[in-house]
Amino acid sequence: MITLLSIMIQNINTTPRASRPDLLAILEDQGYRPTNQRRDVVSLLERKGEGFTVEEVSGELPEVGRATVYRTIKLLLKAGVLCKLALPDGAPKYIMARAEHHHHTVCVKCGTVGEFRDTTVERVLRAVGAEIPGEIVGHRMELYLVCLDCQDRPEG
Amino acid sequence: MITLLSIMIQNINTTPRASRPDLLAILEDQGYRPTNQRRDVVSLLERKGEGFTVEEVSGELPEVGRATVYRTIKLLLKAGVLCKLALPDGAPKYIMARAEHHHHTVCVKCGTVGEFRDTTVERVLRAVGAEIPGEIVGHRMELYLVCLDCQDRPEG
DNA sequence: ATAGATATTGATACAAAGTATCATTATGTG
DNA sequence: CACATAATGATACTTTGTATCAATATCTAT
Ligand SMILES: [Mn+2]
Ligand SMILES: [Mn+2]
Ligand SMILES: [Zn+2]
Ligand SMILES: [Zn+2]
Repeated sequence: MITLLSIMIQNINTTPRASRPDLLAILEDQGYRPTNQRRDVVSLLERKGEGFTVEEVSGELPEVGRATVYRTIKLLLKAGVLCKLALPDGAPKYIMARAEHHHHTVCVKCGTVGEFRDTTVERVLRAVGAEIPGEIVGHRMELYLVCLDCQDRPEG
Repeated sequence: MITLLSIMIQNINTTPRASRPDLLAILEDQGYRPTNQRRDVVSLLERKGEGFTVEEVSGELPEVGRATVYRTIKLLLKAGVLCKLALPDGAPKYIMARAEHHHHTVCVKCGTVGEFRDTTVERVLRAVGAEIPGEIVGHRMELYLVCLDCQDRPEG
């Protein structure tokens, strides 16, 4: 059984992010107007690599109303270009999404977010879902870890 | 491969909850004092089968301070007898935990929570973790579904 | 049983992460 | 340009908690 599994676990993707899409264009394609505020928000997000909180984005954009930052991020979430994930205590964190379905790792020490995708997990989850009464409409999964940097760092 | 998987997915547990433990005794064992307020809270929780929110519990116990309800639930979480899980929008929900590691299903229509445990998922997750840099310290996983009752119910 | 040490409580305030209102402003369209 | 509509931002409000701290309950030792 262990042998079988080790064969099956072969395709973990942790590839770097591909060329970033034009988020404003994506919003326009959905019929939303390209306002200066939305331009400001997406431009900041396009430069942010790791995860971020909305308050952090809002703090860096004092010229854009807080509600508008939330509204824009909600649109991007709905468009699927952002993911909302949860730290172990439930605190929300956002990150740019890749096109394909994937999941995240979160360092419990420093909060750094990573991505991974593994078809075996997905297939097993589908199989599990088939055994459970009701129609599966989605799932959520996060792996919590202590990243290499935080392992090196002395205790704080 | 499909055949293999269907063989491997053999041990999904959705067994009904076993005899409930004495929550107050668990708290006492950890050195916490058995106060009337804690008695009230755990006694209510022991009668609650499905998921609940803290505000809901607090609302049903007007004689216990809101902060104390939160504090008690936090103790039970730390003791491992409660699970905190997240609806798709991130809204928190609590449920009595079983002793063994497991995960939850949540109906996206009515919010009903179910439990499941599957060793294959766990093994695959461990294998995935082994491929990821850093030391895995935990994971979170929820399956979202439309339960049978909600499938039957006409659109609301 | 009483006293003193300590844990717990509850009222209140505060915080984080949003959402609802609604008058004002910007944008797109003809 | 004119008008309809979409978007904004200030503000208030909501939800899910946590921090303070004086008052109270509980435990322990005498
Ligand atoms: Mn997945
Ligand atoms: Mn698990
Ligand atoms: Zn780290
Ligand atoms: Zn349901």
